[in-house]
Amino acid sequence: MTLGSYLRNARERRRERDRTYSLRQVALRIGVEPAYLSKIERDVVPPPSEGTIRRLARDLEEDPDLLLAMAGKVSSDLQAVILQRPRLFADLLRQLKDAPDHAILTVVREVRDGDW
Amino acid sequence: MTLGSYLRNARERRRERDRTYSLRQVALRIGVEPAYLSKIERDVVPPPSEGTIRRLARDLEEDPDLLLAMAGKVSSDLQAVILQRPRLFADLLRQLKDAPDHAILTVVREVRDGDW
DNA sequence: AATAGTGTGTACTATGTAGTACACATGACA
DNA sequence: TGTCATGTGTACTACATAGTACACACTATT
Repeated sequence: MTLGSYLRNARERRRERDRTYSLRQVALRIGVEPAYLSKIERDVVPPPSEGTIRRLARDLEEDPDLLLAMAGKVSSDLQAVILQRPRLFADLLRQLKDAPDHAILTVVREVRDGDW
Repeated sequence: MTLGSYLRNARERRRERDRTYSLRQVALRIGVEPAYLSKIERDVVPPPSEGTIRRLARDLEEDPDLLLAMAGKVSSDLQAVILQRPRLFADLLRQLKDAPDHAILTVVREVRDGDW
């Protein structure tokens, strides 16, 4: 599923309940031209900027990291985390590349509960 | 330390031992114009592309992830890892943001030796 | 004294990114 | 039946990215 079709779907589902989720109104709220949002939803243009994706995520109450991923982008705050200690996180991520989800989740919980 | 000054330093140190590490010869080997490499080393231009940084890293035997980080870039293969499971890795990285180095290293080793 | 190699300044270019602006056709609805 | 809102096509724009091309001055070499 592409970013565009996902967004269109999410918006139209919300619209059934809330008439203010027309393409034009959403475009107005997130601060882009309706024609542009139309193209985004049909994947006629490349994915918009991180900022625009975030505003869309907020308006549609969707997960920003997921939408960004569909756009082929990694959240800039995550990039910043990696850039602080590039070799360390490079090793970690390459180790975890093929690890199963539950293993990573275990690590997440371990770190959350850990007492360094 | 900036990418440019780091590169210049690395190249000039190598050059003391190996005459082929002149700016022009390195530029020739990595496939860019000497004038451009000159500007890169003096930070006159924004950091080059990931590909060019990788070719530089190979030629100078430097760590690509480190050079990329100095350029403010995250290796595209690491981005790909995150993009496969964005929410999972987003959580993980945000958890590890303020964790001390040794904690992350522990996790790396744990994962390496882990038996899933 | 010529020449070969060194780094650098200036000008230019192609492609990508991130949109705007406006006109248009269609459907809803009062 | 007029008007209002809906989504969309076309054209255009500003800025960033990632360099090339060429001339130049200086240094080292022979």
